[in-house]
Amino acid sequence: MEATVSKRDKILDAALLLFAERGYDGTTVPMIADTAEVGAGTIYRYFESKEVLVNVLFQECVTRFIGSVSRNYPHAANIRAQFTHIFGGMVRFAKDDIHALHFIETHSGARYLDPKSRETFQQLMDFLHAFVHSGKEQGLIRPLPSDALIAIVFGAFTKMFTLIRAGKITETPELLSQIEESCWDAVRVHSD
Amino acid sequence: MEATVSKRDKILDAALLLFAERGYDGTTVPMIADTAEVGAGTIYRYFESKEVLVNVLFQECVTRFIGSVSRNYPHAANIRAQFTHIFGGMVRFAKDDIHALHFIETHSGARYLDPKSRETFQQLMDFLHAFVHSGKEQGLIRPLPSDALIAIVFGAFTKMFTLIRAGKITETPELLSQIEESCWDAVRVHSD
DNA sequence: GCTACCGGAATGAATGTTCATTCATTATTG
DNA sequence: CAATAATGAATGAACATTCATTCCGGTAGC
Repeated sequence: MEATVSKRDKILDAALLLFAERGYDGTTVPMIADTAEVGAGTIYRYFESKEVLVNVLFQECVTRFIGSVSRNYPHAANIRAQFTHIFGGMVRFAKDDIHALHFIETHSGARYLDPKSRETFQQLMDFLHAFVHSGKEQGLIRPLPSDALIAIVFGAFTKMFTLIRAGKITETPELLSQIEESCWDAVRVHSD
Repeated sequence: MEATVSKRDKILDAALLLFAERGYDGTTVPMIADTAEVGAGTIYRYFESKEVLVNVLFQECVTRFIGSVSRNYPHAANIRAQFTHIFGGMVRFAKDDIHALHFIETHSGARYLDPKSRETFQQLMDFLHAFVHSGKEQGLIRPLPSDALIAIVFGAFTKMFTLIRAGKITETPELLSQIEESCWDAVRVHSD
């Protein structure tokens, strides 16, 4: 069913755009229907409720994000190369779908997320935790709580991409590489 | 009018708590009334509408934030000392009212903010811009777009305090000082 | 080859609920 | 006993969701 897949995707795309821009509570189902160019009732053929829709979307986005940062992960490489890989994955993910990262950031922790969504997000955190933990063991990453280190990099990165999304700054390879350096300097141990 | 001030404040406190936790769109006026322990109608004696309420609250919070970072600002000191001052101001502000920072972060840029709210927020950005600009001129802060540098520090800091707010990590003077160091390393120029 | 019919997909007006806001009434204060 | 403050039930608007109806692609019968 080609048309079916396409319609479901149009709904998910519209929901992602609107949730990212206005938030879940600020988005109405008729808005999603209009943006997706389907009838309001059609949405309920694919998703039980608005709440189920946001959960499916959240899980899809986070799963794609995990894929972006973990695919081809250089397990044997040194910590700096691993950091570059993760950072590169985040950039690829954010560029590929400019709204998804913002959607994840603004909706992780929301009260309407179901256990499966929370667990999916936890998987992402676990992956990042493992990286940070290994870096701390090698004495190359600061001995701060892993949560804090992840928050620093993730916070800096998402705020950055919000600026890019808003058109306030232009994303270039040089800029991204400098941002990466800046984030790395925030978490690494310094010798001087 | 002791009672009047007190009631207006109770409403603002309740709104801040709920907006920070559930967002503007996820918070209903009756919820605010319940939390503030006033009748729903009472809110409209002090604020024309829910939208006016969120704007007044936003402006108050941002103004207090500006005060926190700019009061006693050491204009003559070196850039590192100025950074410590700003960071300390942010910490004081966040500790003084654990919800205000999160409210500002999640609501700056919202569609219902009026021009005055936007302008107030811009004042905060202008202050931070001036600091970053001066640091870049001295060659002590990285030659990145100011917006990006502010995003890095602000993003890292707010995400960090979200963790503290959620009880995931415990805020201690040592931790805060290490976070400050980490943020500073993210924006400063390195010689090694 | 054409028509009549079938069943799932799509629809949007209708439904019941919840919301922001109002206002007639009650409580408080000076 | 005014005058002012506070209230919460009442109101109309907007919401999420439902469902009777329409649409459409395929196909069985002629």
